Amino acid sequence: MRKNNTNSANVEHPEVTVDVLIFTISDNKLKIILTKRGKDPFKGYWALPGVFVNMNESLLDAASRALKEKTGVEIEKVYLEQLYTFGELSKNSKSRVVTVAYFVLSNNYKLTPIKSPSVRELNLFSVNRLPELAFNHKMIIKKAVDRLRSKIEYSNIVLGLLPEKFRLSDMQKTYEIILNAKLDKRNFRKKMLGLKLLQPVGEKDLQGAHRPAMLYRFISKKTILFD
Amino acid sequence: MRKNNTNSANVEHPEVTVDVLIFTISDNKLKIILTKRGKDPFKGYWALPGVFVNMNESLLDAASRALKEKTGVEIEKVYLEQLYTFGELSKNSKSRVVTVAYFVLSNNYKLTPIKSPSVRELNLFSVNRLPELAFNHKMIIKKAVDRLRSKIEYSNIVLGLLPEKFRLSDMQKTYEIILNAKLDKRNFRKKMLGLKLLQPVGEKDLQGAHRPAMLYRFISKKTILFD
DNA sequence: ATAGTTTAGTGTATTTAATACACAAACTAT
DNA sequence: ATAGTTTGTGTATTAAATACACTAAACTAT
Repeated sequence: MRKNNTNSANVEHPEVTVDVLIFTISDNKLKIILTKRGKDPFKGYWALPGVFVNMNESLLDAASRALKEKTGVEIEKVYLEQLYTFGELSKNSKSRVVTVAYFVLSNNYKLTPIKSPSVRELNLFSVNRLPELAFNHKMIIKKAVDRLRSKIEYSNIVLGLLPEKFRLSDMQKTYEIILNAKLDKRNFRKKMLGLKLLQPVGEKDLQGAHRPAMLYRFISKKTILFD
Repeated sequence: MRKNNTNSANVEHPEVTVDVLIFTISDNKLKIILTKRGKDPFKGYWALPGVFVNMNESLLDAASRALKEKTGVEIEKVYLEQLYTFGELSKNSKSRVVTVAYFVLSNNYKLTPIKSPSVRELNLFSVNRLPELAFNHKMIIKKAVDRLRSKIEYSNIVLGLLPEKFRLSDMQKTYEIILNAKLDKRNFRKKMLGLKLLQPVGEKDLQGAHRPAMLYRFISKKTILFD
């Protein structure tokens, strides 16, 4: 965003990449999409999907492109937030790269068509059982999970992980998975309904051999911070 | 932090800069250091001090260098936190720059020797009365002030703005300036002392024609988040 | 149809935290 | 000694968070 002294156009400078951390809930776990690297450094290791930022695209464009090219997910359909920018000198390669990390929340069914020709190998991993990772990606994921864990407490971003219509018990379960804690049903419902962010869809969920549940949706999908 | 397909070493890519937002309290106002630009684009406008990131330095190194070169402030003496990374395509210049913004909290007396040969013009501005600014710097400052305002509520970062020893009324005043609100003295003191982050220095401040105040210091300068 | 199983849905009492509020104490300047 | 100024302190009220247990509604197996 600025132009300054001390740098003429052809001095060498760092390259910029964007990595995306795509979170979803699946199998009652918080999971993240990783790709297997095809070349050195860290050939064969799992890593966050990422792309180099081109001259003619914004960081957000690049994040969107990474998402689309790697998973087929459209950016309008998910929650996307800039996490942090990493620019340490790398010990493992001569290349000098500044990486802007974005994290994405998507519900699992939007994510399922993960097949794309441009990608070699792609998998969902529980954030609690990660394989050995390339670069500093383990640390990046930890940072993202921490952010998610704290932000879910004072915002409505959980909606990124839920389907359009959901039961309050689905929502509670999502909180419990992310916070890694059991929550009290009555207090949870009182709190969530008290925020006035949800409205009943007017349908019941008739699945399972038990009393059917009301379905709810978020009144607005705009990100809201409370407290 | 990563190396990937689709980019060979000599494809053109964006440059990276670091801008620093140096905040201090002076004259009972929250102020920020700006420099006057000497060349286009935005020649003559006020802007955040910044530097290009070199191949052989980390982002933090670059932020530290920007601080030192522009203000003589050493990084160990201040609170420094990454704010956000801006990478929109610029409307005002052909250059393509990704800017990582850091914000710094310093107490005013550490900041006073602002003279440095490498800098043309440097000034402190109240964040409420900013001049016309270059690039998107007005928006960046707003974002930083928002962050400061919210973070001061759940962390001890206010210590960056205070001297080593201070009166509780100094601390309260700092909160009031940043939050732009009057606070209740008894409740403020109860809260702050209840956090157990402060200890009395054991000296009194004998200034002014009134009862002298106890001086306090932070037990630890490590950043602490509460709530 | 009845009993058994499972999840949905609901209210109150208790504890903790946030707020509102006023006066005496200690110093200086005159 | 008096006036002026800032420091330092406690309690009552309100709001928010927590702890906790039973009935309702569906399905299944008999």
